[in-house]
Amino acid sequence: MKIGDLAKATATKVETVRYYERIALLSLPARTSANYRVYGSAHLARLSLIRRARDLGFTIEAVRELLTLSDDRSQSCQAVDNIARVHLTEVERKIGDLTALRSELDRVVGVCRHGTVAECKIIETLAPR
Amino acid sequence: MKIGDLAKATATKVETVRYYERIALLSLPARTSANYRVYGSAHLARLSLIRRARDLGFTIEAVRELLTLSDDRSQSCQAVDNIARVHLTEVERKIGDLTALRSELDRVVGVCRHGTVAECKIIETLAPR
DNA sequence: TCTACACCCTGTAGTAACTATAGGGTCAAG
DNA sequence: CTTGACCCTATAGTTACTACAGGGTGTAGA
Repeated sequence: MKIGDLAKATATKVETVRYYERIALLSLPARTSANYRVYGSAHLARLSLIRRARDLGFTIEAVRELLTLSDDRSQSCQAVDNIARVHLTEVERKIGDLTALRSELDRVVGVCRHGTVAECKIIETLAPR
Repeated sequence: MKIGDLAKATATKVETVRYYERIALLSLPARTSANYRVYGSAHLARLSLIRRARDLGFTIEAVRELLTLSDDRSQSCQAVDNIARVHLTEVERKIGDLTALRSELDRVVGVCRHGTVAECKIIETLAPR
């Protein structure tokens, strides 16, 4: 398959596939005589895993670790689990932060009386205390 | 006050203050004979508002709008309220996304049996279906 | 007076993870 | 034979800073 097919099959942009190749997340594919990239099922599987992990919010470097681990099939699953757990903790922290933020924003939009900016409670709320 | 004092007073890095000046979020300050920046209370108030809005997750461009609006004190507060409401919606969407993500990650870390990677359920879960 | 040190300056490049553009080449259909 | 959809490389842009490199300034202590 050509790069466009691979991209479509994994809901990725063509530029992103080339980007992953550049940062060595995907290995160099074969080329046609016209210098077009040609991919097989191994590339498809690897890119699918990358995209799924990225969708789950893993960073590129975490994905790289995950791939390295999954390439050495005799390694302990513990390391994989650790990466996932660290990421989960991170996601939970972000949820906490955003929830606190939402309360503050709720308060901010709640005070608007739609007068002029001179008496705007939002600006006042944002301004230094 | 000098740039270091202003930075300290607003919990900002010196480089960030200069960055805000470069993107015209902060106006050009006076200079000493040695070419050091000198700030007054107006700069302090403005930077405080910028930092608070940034802490609340407003983008630089949203902050710029907020500042433009707050500079024209006869304008309607409605526009300010709109910016805050749009941002609140955005925050709520992010919380929703992250919460869904957490459920999936919970499921992922739950399946690990700590065997070898060859039988790693996490990698299987991430792999293409 | 010397000198160490913390501060200040400009300008540029680096970060994450892509995305977009310029300026070209290839291939199949009509 | 030309149109359009694809492919190629290389480079720059995005967001919001952060981090140098390579200098100058100001002050406190020996």
